[in-house]
Amino acid sequence: MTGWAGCAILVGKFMVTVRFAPSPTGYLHLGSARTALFNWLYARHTGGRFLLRIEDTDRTRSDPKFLEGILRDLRWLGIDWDGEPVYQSQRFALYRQEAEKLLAQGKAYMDGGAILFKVEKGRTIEYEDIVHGKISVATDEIKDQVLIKSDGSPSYNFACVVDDANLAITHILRGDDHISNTPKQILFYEALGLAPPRFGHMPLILGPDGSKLSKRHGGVSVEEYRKEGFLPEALVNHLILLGWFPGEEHEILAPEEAVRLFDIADLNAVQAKFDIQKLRWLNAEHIMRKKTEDLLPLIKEQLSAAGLDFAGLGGDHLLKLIDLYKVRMKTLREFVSLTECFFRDDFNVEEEGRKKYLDKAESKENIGLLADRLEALEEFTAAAIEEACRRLAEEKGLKPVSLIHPARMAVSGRTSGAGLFEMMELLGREKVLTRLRGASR
RNA sequence: GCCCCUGUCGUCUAGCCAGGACUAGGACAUCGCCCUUUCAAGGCGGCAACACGGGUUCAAAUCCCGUCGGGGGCGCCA
Repeated sequence: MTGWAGCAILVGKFMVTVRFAPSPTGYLHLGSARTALFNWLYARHTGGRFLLRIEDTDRTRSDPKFLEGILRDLRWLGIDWDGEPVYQSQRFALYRQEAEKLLAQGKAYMDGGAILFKVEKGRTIEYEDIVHGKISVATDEIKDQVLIKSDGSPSYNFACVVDDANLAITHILRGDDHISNTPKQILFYEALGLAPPRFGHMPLILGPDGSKLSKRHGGVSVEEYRKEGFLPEALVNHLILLGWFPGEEHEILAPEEAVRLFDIADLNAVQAKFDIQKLRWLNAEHIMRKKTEDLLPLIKEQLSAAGLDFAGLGGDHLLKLIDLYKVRMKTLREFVSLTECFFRDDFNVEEEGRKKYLDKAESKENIGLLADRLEALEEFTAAAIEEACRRLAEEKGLKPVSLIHPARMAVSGRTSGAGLFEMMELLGREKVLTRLRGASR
């Protein structure tokens, strides 16, 4: 044992130590993200440690590129880890050493160059699962287990046990898909003379149709949701709600609140379906709650990704625009289509709205009259525009809406959106007049 | 096939462990109303569930058994 690991064991006696152990063979999946999240919440809630272990024993499938992506996505989610990650690929000697101990004790045997663990039949392995309660399995169901493969690399279950013990892990929270690995691992702890940690198996996330969450259900990687314009706090919030209930007053949670309220004992035992609708709602709620200046860089990313030029707009201008639309978007990406008319003159025009509000001669005439009034305005502010608009309506004996609706169409190409007068102020007199005049002809 | 986990509104769930206060509560979605220049946001209201069948009990969503359904596992993958 190294000095560091010895120290870890000491600390482990007093402190919760959990880990997330991704395998760098792909992107960070929503299910893995949730596993990482709950481990992290537990560590932060208890003041314990959250470690990262990279399970890169399969050298042909592992790729540093995947690892980079996983670490980036974890950081994006706000999940930070303690110390440096541990790489299993660098610890083969340790696994072999432990396996040879078992070999020497007659608990394991050689077979075709591999070291196999002998499973004693006729026993029942029982343990108290944190989320499921008592789970028991007959050893008759378990065949002899590979410890070290013939190529010298450790098997998943064995490396896992050696490392969890070595890192002094106190609680293992992982997906239900590991339930059947646990009795095997308990057998290893026993054979090595080690006390097993506490285990908790969380139900897997399912797709909307109840089958395994997969690509055909849409996004399954954290990265896709990031690009789509979801806030990390919203994704975290939804992942949390899929398996843990913070209480009716606490459905919309900031990560700090989640850390404060989280209790491992409340983890749900039932598999949940991923609900994109609820995620979208949560995202909208988190966007509304976020300070506009904090939204600014994120919105800029979306605009750049859409190839829109916002350099001409003053920073203040963009802030006002975000203010106008932050209660209207479900994702950051939606901002782009919602505000198209602010960034280009050849914006899309809704066909229905055109027929209803722009094609009529009366509308054209009214739009023209409104343009005249706005041109004469001293100050081009929302308040002044509104006053002019309402006065014109009154003088003409019209309802204000018969002016407002066509004007909104002329100016934005949409029947929905922010308040017309605020939009006009932000657009500026020149563009507003051009568009109104264009529609009045 | 064998083993393991799991079943409350369409979805996420509260209630279950310690049976009665449950006419089963909340949230998302949906529908309607209010507010309103539209759309959102916000407010108010509607629809909607204890998988099924047996027990135990004065009393079952809650305890027990079975059936059915869903998921996972049974690799020298992780």
